[in-house]
Amino acid sequence: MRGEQTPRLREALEDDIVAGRLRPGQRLDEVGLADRFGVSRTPIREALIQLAASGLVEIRPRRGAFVVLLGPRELIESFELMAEIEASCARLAAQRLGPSDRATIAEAHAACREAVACHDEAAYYPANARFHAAVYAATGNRVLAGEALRLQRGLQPYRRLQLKVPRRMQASFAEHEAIVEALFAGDGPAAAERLRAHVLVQGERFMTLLAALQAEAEAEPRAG
Amino acid sequence: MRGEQTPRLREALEDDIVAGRLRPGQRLDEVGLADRFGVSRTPIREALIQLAASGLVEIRPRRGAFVVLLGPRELIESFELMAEIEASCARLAAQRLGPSDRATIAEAHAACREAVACHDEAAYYPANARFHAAVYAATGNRVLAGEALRLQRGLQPYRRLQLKVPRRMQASFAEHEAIVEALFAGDGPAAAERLRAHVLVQGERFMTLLAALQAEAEAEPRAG
DNA sequence: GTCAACAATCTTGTATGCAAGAATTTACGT
DNA sequence: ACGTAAATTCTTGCATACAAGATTGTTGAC
Repeated sequence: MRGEQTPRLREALEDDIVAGRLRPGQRLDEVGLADRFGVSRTPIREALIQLAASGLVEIRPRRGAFVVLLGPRELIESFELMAEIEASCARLAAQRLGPSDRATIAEAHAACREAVACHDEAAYYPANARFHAAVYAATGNRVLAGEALRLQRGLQPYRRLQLKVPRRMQASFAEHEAIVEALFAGDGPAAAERLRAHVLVQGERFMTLLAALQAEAEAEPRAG
Repeated sequence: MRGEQTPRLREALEDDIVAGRLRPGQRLDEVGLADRFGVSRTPIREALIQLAASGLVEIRPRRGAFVVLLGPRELIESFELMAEIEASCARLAAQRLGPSDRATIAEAHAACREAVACHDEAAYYPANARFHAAVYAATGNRVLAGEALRLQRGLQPYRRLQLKVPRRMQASFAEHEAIVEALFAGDGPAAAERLRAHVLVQGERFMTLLAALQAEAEAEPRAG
């Protein structure tokens, strides 16, 4: 039971943030978390520092830790970065794709198809993440794949909102299909361009949704 | 004097690692560092955690912290990631380049030219870093630029060896010239391809050097 | 002489204590 | 009644304390 607190806490907090149980902007009180997890402040602090480094938490000196709340500009920029990284992954994956990578991608893609057929957005969400992760892994570059995964996790709290956009799931799957086609044909440039567009359009649709939500919030303001 | 220890320590250790005063693979003893900096272990630990997150340090549970020593495979993969990120920066920068970005890039490029003219490798090193950073900034995407800077810092301990490759400085500057030309012409794809090649060739030449050094070390082994 | 097991030591991981800055509340003046 | 300032309270940042795993050295047996 010794020497395993900090990683456990980091994972627990990470799950809470990514799953939306801890909302962007929310303050993370050290003693509160320490009480809740039954540990002292020390491993909590260390977990928060790690989360801050991975971009999920922001630590303001002497003010405390907060779940990162990306502003509109940072969100656009983050999606653009994600689009560039994923485009690179697609290009390299198309060149290097091995049989087992093919299988993993095909499997994740099938899971997405299944979720679309069932109109099951709750299932599409993780299947989609797996599909993208399979493309990262297919680059054969673990450093690149790790970076892509880290960025994906950082954006997850925001992506979840975006699935509420009508018919987004179907559109997303259709884009996946085109991406898989280019990947399996070994067409790096096409795969890169399609994946870049896929991520960018996610960002754009998300921003549209965000703008609508903000307009709504300003029209009907209430204390939080 | 309060609330400033951890950032100070992080920067000091980061400088030591990047400048090569702390060698890759070296162990970082918490009490030793605490004594050296005149603080307790707590801020040292927090600084080490941050450095581990930024990729400069590796913390092995219950074993201690070590300056990261990238293996050949990880080095190749890291340079490939860097090449992809920089290529994206170049393409976006060529599209969005503002007058002040132009000036900053031209200035850094001139500093590189000066260093080449003087055969001053010690001056070329930071000027080169500034040149690349100027390209990142010219994307107008701060998230992307920040990521590129972080990766650049992580590879710096390894790059420094590489400048020992004969005539590398002149070759590097010639490549910069072609990159600037494409950037200032607004030719995104050309700028991206040239910068990608520029970084990849750095990685390849570095790997060649590394292989030579390792062969040397194995031929003439001695205790460390 | 070498290898293995045990003991002493060292180092990390976590808990706790304390001081200084931030936030909040209260009291006072206008 | 409202704004400002002082005081109280709360929270973080760092120091110190302690326990458990890792490392190292020693001793014993084969």
